[in-house]
Amino acid sequence: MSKEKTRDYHRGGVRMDLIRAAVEALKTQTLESVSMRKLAAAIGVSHNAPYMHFDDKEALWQAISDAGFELLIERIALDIEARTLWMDRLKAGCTAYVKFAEENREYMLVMFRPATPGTVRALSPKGTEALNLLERELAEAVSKGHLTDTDPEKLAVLIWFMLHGLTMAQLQIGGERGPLVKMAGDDRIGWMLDQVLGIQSQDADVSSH
Amino acid sequence: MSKEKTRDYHRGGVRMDLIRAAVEALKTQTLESVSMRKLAAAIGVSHNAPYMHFDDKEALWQAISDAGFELLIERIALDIEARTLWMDRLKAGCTAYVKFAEENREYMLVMFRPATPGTVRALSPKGTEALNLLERELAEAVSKGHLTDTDPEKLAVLIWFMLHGLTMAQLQIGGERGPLVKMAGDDRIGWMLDQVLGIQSQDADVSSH
DNA sequence: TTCGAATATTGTCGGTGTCAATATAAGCGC
DNA sequence: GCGCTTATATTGACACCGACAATATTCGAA
Repeated sequence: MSKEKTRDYHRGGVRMDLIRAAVEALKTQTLESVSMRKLAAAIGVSHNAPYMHFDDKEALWQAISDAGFELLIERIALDIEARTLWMDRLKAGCTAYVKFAEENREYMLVMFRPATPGTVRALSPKGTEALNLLERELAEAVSKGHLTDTDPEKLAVLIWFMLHGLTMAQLQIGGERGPLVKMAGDDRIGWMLDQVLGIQSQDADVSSH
Repeated sequence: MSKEKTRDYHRGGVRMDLIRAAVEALKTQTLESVSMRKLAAAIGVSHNAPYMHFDDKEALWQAISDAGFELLIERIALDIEARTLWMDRLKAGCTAYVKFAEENREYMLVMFRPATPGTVRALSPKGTEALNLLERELAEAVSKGHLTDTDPEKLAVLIWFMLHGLTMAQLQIGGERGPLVKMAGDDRIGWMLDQVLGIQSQDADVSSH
C-alpha cells in the first residue's frame, strides 16, 4: 500500500551535495583515498549517479578547485578593502591568503594538486585574479612613492612565491615541528613583507641585546 | 630437456629496480596512476614481489623521497662549495635547489607529496640538512658583517619559502603561461635574493627607460 | 497525453592494493 | 654431500575503484 519508492529518482541537488561531501571527506582523507563510490554512498545515491554531473573524477576536482579560488579571492578582496593604509592593505591580503590555506586545507589540496606531467594546467582565471589583487596594491604603492625602484609585477610574484611556499610547506610537512616553528612568531607575515620590501621594522628590534 | 625455469626466483636487486622503475614512470605519469602492479610487471616480476621489499605503497614513496633529498643536498652542497664569495655561494645554493626541482620533477613530486591530513610528517632529516646549508651561509654573512640586523634562521626559512613557492608553482601549474613568465628573466634568483636581502643590484637597471 | 530528455539505477569490466598460502632458492651447520 | 631455516618470489583471492553500457524512472514541454 505504502507508496514508498525504492529510491528517489531526480532527488535534485546531487551535484552540490557531491561537492560538499567531497570537501568534507578531504578534511580527513587524502585526495587518493576519496572515491566517487564512497561519495555517492555518503549522499545516498547509486555508485554511478555522480557521473551524471561530472564527466570524470577529475571534473569533480576541477569544480572544487574553482569554488576554492572563488572563496579565496573573495576573502582576500574583503580583507584588503577593510583597510586604507597601503601597507595594511597589502599585509591584510597576504595574511588572508595564508589564513585561508590554514583554515581550508581541503580546498588548497585540490586547488594545487599536481598536474599530469605532460599537460600544462594554467593557473585558473580566478587564481590569477587573486594574484592581481596583490599586484594592484603594490603598483599603487609604487606610484605613490612608497616603494621605489621595483617592478610591481615581479614583486607581486615574488611575494606570492613566499606566501605559497609557506602555505605549501604547511600542507606538505606538518606544522608542529621542523623549520616552520622558526617563523612561528606572531607577525611572521609582517616581518616577511618588511624584509622583502626593504622596510625597517617600525617596532623596536628587541632581539639584539 | 632445457632447464629453463618459468621465472627467476631470487633474481636480486628487485628493490633498486623497483625504485628506478617508479622514478622513470613518474616522469610521464601522476603519482596516483603509478601502480605497484605495473611497476612489478615493468621489471618482470610477479605482482606481489614488491611487497617483499616494501611494506606498503607508501613505503616505496618514502624510499624515493629519501633518495631525492639525498640527491638534492648533494647537489646543493657541491654547488655551494664550488664558490668562495658569500653571495655567490648563497646564490649557487638557491639556484641548485630550483634547478634540481626543474630537472627532477619526478623526485619533487614524491618528496613533497601531500601528507595524510591527520598525520604530521616532519621534514625529513635530509630535508632540514638542505635548509641548514642555506642557514650556514647566511649566518656566515651576518657574522662577517655583510648582512645586518637579521636573524639568519628566519631569513633562511624565508628564502626557502620563496624558492619552494617558485618550484611548487612550476610543478603545479605549467611553466609556460601565467604569472611565472613575469619572473622568467635570466637571473630571477639573483634578483629575488637581492630583493630579500635588501641589496642594491650592482648591474645597472636598464629596464627603467 | 505522448514523447523525448534528464536523471538515476543495476550490471559489468579491467585494474588496484594487499592479504594468505604456496613454491623456490640460498645460506649454513653438519 | 644433507637438512634446516630464512629470504625471496609466485599464484590465488578479496574488496574496492573508475568508468562504460543498458535499463528504469521521472519531468516537462508539445
